[in-house]
Amino acid sequence: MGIQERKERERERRRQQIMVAAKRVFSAKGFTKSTMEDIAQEAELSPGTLYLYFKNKDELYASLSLRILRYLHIRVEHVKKENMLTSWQRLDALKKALYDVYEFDPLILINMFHLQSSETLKNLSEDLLREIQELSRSSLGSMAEIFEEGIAKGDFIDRHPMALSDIIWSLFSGVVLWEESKRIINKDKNYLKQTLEVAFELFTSGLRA
Amino acid sequence: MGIQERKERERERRRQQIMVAAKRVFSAKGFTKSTMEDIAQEAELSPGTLYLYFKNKDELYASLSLRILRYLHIRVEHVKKENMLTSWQRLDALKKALYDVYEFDPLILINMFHLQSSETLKNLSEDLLREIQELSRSSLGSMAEIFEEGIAKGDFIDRHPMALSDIIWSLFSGVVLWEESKRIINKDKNYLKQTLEVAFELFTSGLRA
Amino acid sequence: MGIQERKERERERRRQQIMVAAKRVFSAKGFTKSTMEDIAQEAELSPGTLYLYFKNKDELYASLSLRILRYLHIRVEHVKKENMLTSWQRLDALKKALYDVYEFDPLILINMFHLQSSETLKNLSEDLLREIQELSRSSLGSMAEIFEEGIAKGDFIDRHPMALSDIIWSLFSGVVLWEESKRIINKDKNYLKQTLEVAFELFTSGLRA
Amino acid sequence: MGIQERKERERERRRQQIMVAAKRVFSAKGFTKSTMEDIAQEAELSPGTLYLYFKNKDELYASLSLRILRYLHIRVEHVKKENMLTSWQRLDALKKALYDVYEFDPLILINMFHLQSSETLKNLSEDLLREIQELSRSSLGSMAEIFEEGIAKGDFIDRHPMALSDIIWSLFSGVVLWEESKRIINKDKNYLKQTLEVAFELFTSGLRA
DNA sequence: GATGAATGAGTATTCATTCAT
DNA sequence: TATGAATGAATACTCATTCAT
Repeated sequence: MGIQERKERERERRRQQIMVAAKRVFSAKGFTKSTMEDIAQEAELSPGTLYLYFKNKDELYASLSLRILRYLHIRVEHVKKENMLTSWQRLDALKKALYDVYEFDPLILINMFHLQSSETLKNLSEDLLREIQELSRSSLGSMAEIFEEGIAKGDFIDRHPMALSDIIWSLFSGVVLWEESKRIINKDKNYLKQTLEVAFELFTSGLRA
Repeated sequence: MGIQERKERERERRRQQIMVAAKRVFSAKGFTKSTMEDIAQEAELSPGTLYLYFKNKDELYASLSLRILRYLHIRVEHVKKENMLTSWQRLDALKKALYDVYEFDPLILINMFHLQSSETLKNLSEDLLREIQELSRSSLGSMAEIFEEGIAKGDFIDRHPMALSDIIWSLFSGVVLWEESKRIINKDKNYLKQTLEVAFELFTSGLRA
Repeated sequence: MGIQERKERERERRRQQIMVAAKRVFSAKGFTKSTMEDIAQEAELSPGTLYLYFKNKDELYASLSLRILRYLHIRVEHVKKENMLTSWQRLDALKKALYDVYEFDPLILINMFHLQSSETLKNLSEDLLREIQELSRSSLGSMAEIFEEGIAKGDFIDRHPMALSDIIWSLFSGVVLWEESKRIINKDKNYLKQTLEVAFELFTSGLRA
Repeated sequence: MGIQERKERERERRRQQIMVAAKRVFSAKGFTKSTMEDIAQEAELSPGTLYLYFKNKDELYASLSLRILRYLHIRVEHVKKENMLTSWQRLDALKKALYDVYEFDPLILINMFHLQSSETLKNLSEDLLREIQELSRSSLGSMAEIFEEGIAKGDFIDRHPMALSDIIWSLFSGVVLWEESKRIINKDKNYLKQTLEVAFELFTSGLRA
């Protein structure tokens, strides 16, 4: 391992250290109430150091979303490549993948919608923004392909495949957001798993040819 | 009409005037970027006056969510009371109601998820918080009843009726959020109506007994 | 006096109050070392209030230069209009005017050269910048006219009149800057008056036709 | 050459390398906007290294002024020693020397007035401050001697020789500062050379016995 | 000597909220 | 009631300087 590479690795470790702290703080307080000072303290670093690794608060925040998008991408790609499975098995695998994405980082998924604010987007670097767009585009695309192939094989009803991938993603996001929201506002128990189960069941039964 | 009542009416008119202005400003800039000064200007009032009608910024914001929740409540109650319709016709009416809620205030629906932040909730008065909780609980309850009756009549498959109302609401919210998000991030066209159509179709076909 | 006018007057009084404090602080510590907090304290106001009257630190600073430029302008215009005087008497009056400008605000003259920084200029509002440019252009122009008339009457040697006004101004500024600088660095006594006297004498004797 | 001396030489080379970089950066951005990081990058060194050669930013900055003061000193001393020249020829030589000083480092001359700030002076080491004071005192002294000898020979009118050297230096500085300032604020062309010419002509003609 | 990662004190600016009129 | 001037706490970000390697 060259000295260059060792340094790069060290740098990446620091980035992770900061992101882990940021995730904790953002999850606990939300974006606005979290200060860079808070995050620095959680990471046991000084505020200035954060800026050696992230351009600004928005970019640090967005990097967290990037993480989960990367995970989503990997999982979805993997499902897409499983040629040996039947269409229904793949749909099942997709469902499982989405659930794992949620478990990977339950709160960040909620926060990802912050990213929408055009004010926030302005503060992101070209590269970061492009990667975010690319990953979400690509993941959705792969989901769409899973449906397309199912339709081509005559396993699924054709209901405009592009929309199907959007719907499964929004169904998933919507249920997660809604259950979290109930949990916070009403202090209800969290029925997420159960609700997701029914939701997916409904969704898939509607596809049956 | 007594003098007391006239005053009360006048007061309510002012509240509405402020809320209309607030909605415009929040919709244009989002919660954080909107200042009380902005809203006062839009309402052609002074900043101080806003505080005669709303305890603080969070409460003014939450009042807007209350407005749409009230509208949702009225519409859903109305659907519930339509005893003459078949289960499928009522489901259709519910779908239409939800779409109207979206049109009533497209952006506020998105913003309603702000309310989740426990930091925000702390700043709300008891009464306001209770009404918000009551309205959402009640609206969901009514939706659930629609499904229950459909199941009782043997028109719908039983898939745990409480979850069904949650699912239709999260499906709806999820699609709206997701389409808005695509529109902002990727500058795509807005396929909301089309996607919603397919989503509801999938959802309902999964219910067919 | 209308209510509008009274308010305007009150506002102007506040601006002056802040400028007086700012002058004291900037003079004592220089631009960079002076904080808005310092100035607010000196003015017995809160930091936020400063921003109700001045867009930012640079603009507050520049406003001080504006003050002396206005005074310079008034004095020079007055000299220009004195038709009854001989060319030499007017030159004398000009010399006295410049000295009074110095006494009006000895330290700000030094600071005025800060204004040059293009970084500073970027932060100034259009109007302020224009007025500064206009006043300095106009004052120089009037000085030039004084020389032109002296040359036309055959009282002064023609040495390119535009440059003459520049020279008298730079001679004056240079002497002031240099004497202040000696005073600070060497803790010398201040020979300003004496040096200015000889400088003007040299300058004028070189003009004798 | 001993090993000690070689090291000393090497050390001096590094100092020069840093100063050249610093001059470039300060000239382009001004003192405040220039960062030690900028200068380090320009010098192709690390920030830490700068501190091995200069106590702090202020001292690095002051060292640049020292450089031009040394050059001024050499040039003026040389003029003083030219015994073969007439008083008027020496005055001419002095004029040329000053112009060369300007060309040696046009922008630093302007910045030299930063040095006045007593806050800056506090950060300088004893030695540096003393050398700066010594050089300026001595250069001015030599200029004064040139005038004294001219007066003694009956070539110049006696107008207090100490002040004469101050005046020629402030005339020069004032013109340079003023022309630069016009150039930046009004985006005028730069008439420096022409204005300097008239200024010196006026100055010297006032000396004619 | 040289490095450059880390520091953390320092500050301009914003804006929700108050309160004297 | 309504006003809007004044408040002052809060915070992202910078950068001169240090020090372990």
